[in-house]
Amino acid sequence: MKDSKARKGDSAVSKKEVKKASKNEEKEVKRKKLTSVKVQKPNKRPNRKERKAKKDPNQPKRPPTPFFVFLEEFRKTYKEEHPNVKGVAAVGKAGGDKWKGLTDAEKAPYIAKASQRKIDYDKSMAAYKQKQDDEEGSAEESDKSNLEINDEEESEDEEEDEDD
DNA sequence: ATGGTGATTGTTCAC
DNA sequence: GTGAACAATCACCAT
Repeated sequence: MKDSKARKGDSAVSKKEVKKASKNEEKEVKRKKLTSVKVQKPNKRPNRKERKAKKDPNQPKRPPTPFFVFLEEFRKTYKEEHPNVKGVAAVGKAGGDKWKGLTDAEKAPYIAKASQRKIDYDKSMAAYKQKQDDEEGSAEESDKSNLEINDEEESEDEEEDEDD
């Protein structure tokens, strides 16, 4: 049923909220366990829309979670078995279901990769922040051509040899 | 034409 | 410490 997306024009973002509302029921259970203390939220992170508004090409996106790493591979397989299935939701649900079926050992490789991804993210983030600082520091500096940050410093010594 | 949404879970950030 | 948003993906619909 695609009717669900009948009217998104109402308010784009609200759609997500509705979605989360559904999950809220499920999460509510575990949420209750965690908190008792309601954290005052002075101001949460800027709206994601606002983020896009900035559209900082330099800002590194968050590294994929192990689940996402697994999902990327799972998507390919899923699409091969279900080429007719169009829609991310189907793969998402299927992937999530299977993911829960995996054991830590099976998830291990995905987690390992995700961890490494985070390392790379840290580097990108450091460079990103540095650049941000640099721009501010040399804001008055017209000749920025002076120094360019090398976005590419690839260390090709990435070899994973897992020998149990 | 463009972008926003839908679904999954994990990670990350900020207060 | 906890809450909340965001990370990819792909086709489709509304503005």
